[in-house]
Amino acid sequence: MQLASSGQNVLMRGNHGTIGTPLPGDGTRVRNRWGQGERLRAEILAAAGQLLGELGTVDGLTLRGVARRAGIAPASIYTQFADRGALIDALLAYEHERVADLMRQAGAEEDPANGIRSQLYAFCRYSLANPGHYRLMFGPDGGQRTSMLRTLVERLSAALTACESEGARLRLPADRAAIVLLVGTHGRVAISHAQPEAGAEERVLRFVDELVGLVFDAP
Amino acid sequence: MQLASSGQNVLMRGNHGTIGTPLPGDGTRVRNRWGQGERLRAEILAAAGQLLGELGTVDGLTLRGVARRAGIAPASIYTQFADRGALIDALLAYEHERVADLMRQAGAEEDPANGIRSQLYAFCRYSLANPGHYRLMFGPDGGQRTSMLRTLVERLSAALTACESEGARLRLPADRAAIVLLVGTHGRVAISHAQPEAGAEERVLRFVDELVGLVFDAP
DNA sequence: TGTACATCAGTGAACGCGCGTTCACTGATGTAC
DNA sequence: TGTACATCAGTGAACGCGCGTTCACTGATGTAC
Repeated sequence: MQLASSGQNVLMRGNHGTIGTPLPGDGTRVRNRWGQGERLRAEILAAAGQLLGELGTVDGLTLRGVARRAGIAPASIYTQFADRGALIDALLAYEHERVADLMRQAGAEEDPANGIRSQLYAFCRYSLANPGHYRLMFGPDGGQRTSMLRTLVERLSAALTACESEGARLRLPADRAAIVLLVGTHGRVAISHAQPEAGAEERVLRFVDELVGLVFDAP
Repeated sequence: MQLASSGQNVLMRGNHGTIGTPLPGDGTRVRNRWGQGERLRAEILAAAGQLLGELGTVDGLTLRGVARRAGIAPASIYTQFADRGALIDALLAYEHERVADLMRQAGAEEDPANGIRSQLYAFCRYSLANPGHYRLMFGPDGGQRTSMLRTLVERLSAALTACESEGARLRLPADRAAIVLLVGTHGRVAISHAQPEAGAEERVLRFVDELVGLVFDAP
């Protein structure tokens, strides 16, 4: 696809004339030591992650672009990944792990009621900071094989049940409330991605507060 | 971009070997009459709309594919549109109009309280039936110039205020309630797109019911 | 210690592809006289 | 009525591009003896 003057061109998403321009500071790469060839794998994934963050979409994430960013030859990617699909799958798996960890940490250190808000906050912060990764996971065709969102819903549902057993009252069954919370948050984040806004984080977190307030019975 | 064996290939979204295969029944096209050249414009938009529906994303919607589907030469598109971007903009404008009309119709024929549910239902039905168009409008970079969603929120907010003046009680200010409703619905639809499910419409409408129930004070 | 060889990390150049876009054109349909 | 010409709808072939992928290779680092 050509880099034409069309504002809608697939490849013009970022603000870069050429995709995968080496970052300043990248001089000439030093080849890895004997037996450490798989280090290249991590370097490639890191480069792909950077580019995905800049592009905002997995379309337009090209092997040649990743190679440029990593400072290697396009052919070198094939020493670590079978093809483009395998690289993207690896990226997906890595980010899955990361967001689940962030939410786990956020939810662990508080009492159940605050834990819910904290988990949702963590989810929002990750999503706002990483639109490309977020869409890869939850966007169209992204999570088709891993039911990531289902896992998150189940964990949140358990946390809500814990709240109930501590005396809080919900206006929906715990599992439905969990869906409302996550789906609503997901929608808010998606909108913020679609139409970038000033003070996005603050606004999104406020929305989450309102959502949580709706789900619990008023004091 | 090559049609390779990668499952993640940008161009492999649909179930078509080649994008824009002429639909069965498309024989040889008859050229428009004198003075009716702009008819081609509608044919091109129709073909683009079909393809967008099948592909689910605007990436991969190529001029060559549209030309194939419309049964014309790629160069002919340039008699009606300046470039690919202009074609996509025209598609966007057309669908904007369409979804707004659907919601207007749905909301008009009932009392305010039911009108809200009906508007949201209409929004859901359109969105579920047209994922590609929906994403073009509300997805990343889609509505960057037109604040479509804002318009919808304002209209819904007005309807909610009407409900209040008829005695209904909201648990949030009308404008915030409108946001919760539309954003939540948006999120639910996006998830249904990401992970197609059996009985999607029924589930999504149920979610909308719950959302509406949360926003109004219990009877 | 030296030397022949194996193994490793990574590459340069080429392939065929579909893309957006351009440009000189074709042939049918209208108008002037 | 006929004929020359203008205007219209639409095209065929070519352009240069970036892409994913392949394949024979290079040169550094290790091992065997």
